[in-house]
Amino acid sequence: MSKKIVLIDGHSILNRAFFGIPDLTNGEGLHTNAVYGFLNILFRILEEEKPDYLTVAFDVHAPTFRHKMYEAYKGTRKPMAEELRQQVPVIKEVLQAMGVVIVEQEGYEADDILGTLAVQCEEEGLQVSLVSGDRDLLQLASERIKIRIPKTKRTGTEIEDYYAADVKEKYQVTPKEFIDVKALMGDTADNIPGVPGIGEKTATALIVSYGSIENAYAHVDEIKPPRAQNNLREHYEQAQMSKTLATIEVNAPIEYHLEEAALGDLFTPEAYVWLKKLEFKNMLSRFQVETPAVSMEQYFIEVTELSEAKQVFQEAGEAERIGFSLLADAEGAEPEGQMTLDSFLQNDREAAEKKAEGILGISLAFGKEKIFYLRAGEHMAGKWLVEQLLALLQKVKSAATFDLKSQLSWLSIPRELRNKISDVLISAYLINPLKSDYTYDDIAKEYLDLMIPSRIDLLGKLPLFQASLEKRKELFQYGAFLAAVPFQASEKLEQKLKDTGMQQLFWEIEMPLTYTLYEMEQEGVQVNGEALKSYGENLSEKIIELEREIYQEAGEEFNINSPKQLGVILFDKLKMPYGKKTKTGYSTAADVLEKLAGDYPLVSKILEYRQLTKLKSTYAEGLANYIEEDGRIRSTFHQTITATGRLSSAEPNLQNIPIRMELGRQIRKVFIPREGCVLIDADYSQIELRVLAHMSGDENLIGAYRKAQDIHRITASQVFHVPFEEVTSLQRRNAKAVNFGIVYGISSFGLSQDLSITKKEAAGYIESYFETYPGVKRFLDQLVKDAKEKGYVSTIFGRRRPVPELSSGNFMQRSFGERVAMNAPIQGTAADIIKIAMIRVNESLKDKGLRSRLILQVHDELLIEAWEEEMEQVEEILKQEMENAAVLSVQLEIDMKHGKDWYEAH
DNA sequence: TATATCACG
DNA sequence: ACGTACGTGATATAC
Repeated sequence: MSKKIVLIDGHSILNRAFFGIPDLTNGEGLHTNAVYGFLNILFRILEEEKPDYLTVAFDVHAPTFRHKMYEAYKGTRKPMAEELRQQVPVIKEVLQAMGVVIVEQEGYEADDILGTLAVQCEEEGLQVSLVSGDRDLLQLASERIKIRIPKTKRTGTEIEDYYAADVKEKYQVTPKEFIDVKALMGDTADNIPGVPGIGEKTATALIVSYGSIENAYAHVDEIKPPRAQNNLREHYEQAQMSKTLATIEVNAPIEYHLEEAALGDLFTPEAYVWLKKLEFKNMLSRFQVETPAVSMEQYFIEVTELSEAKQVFQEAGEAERIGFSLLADAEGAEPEGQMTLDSFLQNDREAAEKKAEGILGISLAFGKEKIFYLRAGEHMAGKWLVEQLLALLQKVKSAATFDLKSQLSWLSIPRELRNKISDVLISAYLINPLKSDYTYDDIAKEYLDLMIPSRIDLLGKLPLFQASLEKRKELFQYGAFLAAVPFQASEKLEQKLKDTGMQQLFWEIEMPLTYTLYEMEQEGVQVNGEALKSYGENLSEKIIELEREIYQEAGEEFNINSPKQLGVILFDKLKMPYGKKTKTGYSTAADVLEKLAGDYPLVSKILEYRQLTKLKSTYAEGLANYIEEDGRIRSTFHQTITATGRLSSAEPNLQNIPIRMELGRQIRKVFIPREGCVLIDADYSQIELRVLAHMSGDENLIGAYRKAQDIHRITASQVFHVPFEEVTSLQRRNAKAVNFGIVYGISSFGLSQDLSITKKEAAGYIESYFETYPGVKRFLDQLVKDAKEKGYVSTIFGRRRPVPELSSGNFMQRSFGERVAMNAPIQGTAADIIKIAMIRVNESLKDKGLRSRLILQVHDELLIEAWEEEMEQVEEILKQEMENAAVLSVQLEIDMKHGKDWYEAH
């Protein structure tokens, strides 16, 4: 059996993948779709062919795709899309990491390289598979050279294969003759002039009859359509020149050694790093399970003896900087059995001991070769380890960890130590807030160029406690990484924070906030479980009744919660006019159904049904599942999720408890204060608009805030040129929508949707808004302009949000980028401000010795559980700290209420 | 696991 | 002409 080689036309396949696969980006905002598609095609071909050799050819210069343009772009000479250009070096790096030979030669196109290699390999007796998106290469097909053209279809990639005979069958000419056909018909994309008036049909006919341009010219008198005859006669020289241009060089002087192209294992550690960086998760499964060898683990030392541990702590005490982490079993922290009020108020010593039970170990890193995991056990109590760690933190100059908030349950850090402890999770987030998750292995990869096993690699999905029994060695390594990575990466990260002007943001806002959030999470909020239950039961009754009516009016039973089935009933069976369509069928979204509700009572019932089932499943039942033994619900506040700097709340989300509709709002009555307390709710009044007024410096908008309470009314008055007192409620509503729109990165379309008016009318509103507040217009334009230059936007406090979409060639993506550039500084600054307020409110409560505590944050709103006797003081603190969290050119104002439940308080 | 929908700011 | 408001998280269904 002869050996086999696969040759790949790099740019052409990359280009095909780029246009065939929807845009993808990784967490860093790097476009990856073309690389992804390329690799998929590569893997597929290699699996099919199992070749002995592999080589990829690229053009040296690829500033435009003049040559290998895709049909839609034929002849346009557009510069290569930015998203694609970015990916050219990436695919080369990935291929190199896989050990694939890449051939590029100055002065020769990929075609010529491929032609030359194909012919050479054929002569040496190899089977050649030449993979390209470009039909020009068909001229190279022979009995041993197969041209493979992948086509990306919706059903997957199909590959057309052409040996010489297949070319003949499909195009009626041999591969050699194919050159002549192309030369006659010309190709604008390839700058081949051809012969005027001769297209594909005539060209093929001529070559079928005469075999070549030269022979056709020799019989030029016989040529049938007289027009073609004349044209060929007059443009014979041009035809010959076209033939030269269309012919792929097969004798280019290329330095190439077949042995080097021998196909080895593509799945190298380097390739793994790349694919992980690109976030091609499904491709990672192609790698051997064991993770690539690295050097870091070599230095890991597990310590179980007290005497050794003492030595480690002593040695660590001499270091300036350490990395540390505390590993504990999260379940161990859960209170066991019924928590009574008594046990709740018991002294914390017992609580601390209970907590200490969950501690599995502590890891420390203070040098390249000084990485330790101190395992708690018979010889070493968790409590002792924590004491030692705290004493160590006292001594060192600075310390770094990963995900501090998750450790604070066991490691209570005194205030005076806080200013030297940094969390690399938070710094990595500030540096790039676009990623969906931050893991220690990601941080090692990005900032240390180290490939280390992830938690999943080491422990799978085992809870830590179980891992401590079943996977001791892996747990030890996991722990060690959690100290080693922060130790090694923190300096680099902090330097980066300095370079990007986010040092203050990090140390004065984000790090202190971590402690505040932890305390809030611990407090939780009390919920009246019985009231919640009867709320749910009340909903159930209404739902059953509605369900019955809906089935009756629809004439059959179906799953109302299935948009698919609902679409069939409404739009196929009952022939209602459908509005939008989604990619899977009819849209049954609320805004579509609302347009039908007036004409069809059934639709109103469905809308109501949706509302009720939402309340029942997400809130009544959903929240009930989270009530703990002490009657409280504890949400997690995530500090590293949003792109803008806001917090997010999850498990359960307490930032989206209903309020807009009365029925939903009722659920707030189950959120209650503990005995002896009230809830105090304070929310900023239009904080984002005030931030906009300040940031834009628009005098009219600032003035509007200084003189009027009702900003929407004054906006309406100014925008619609009517006296303040005569503003109609419709005008006010419209002005309010415009105000919101401005903050979201206004578009006339979006506003028209919101107000159910035409795009033209919406555009009119926006125009008069900008006439009224020209400073706002200038400010927003400047934001977009700056963002395009710098690639990111910033808040007043220096928080950055990268906006990679602005460099997109895609109109939709770019427009999105523009809106983001307008919105993020405003939303982000508001987020910064309330974070400052939270820290100060929390500190102030404690400084003043009050027992009242912050329990929730809802973006522009803080909720405090306040002891009745402290109410006045707490209200004073809230007002002071919130309104003075930032000094803007307009006053920050809050609305504040208190009550015996959240319904009353807000 | 992805999609559609809907709750909040 | 392109087809949208910005930022989240939870649920149910369908694949």
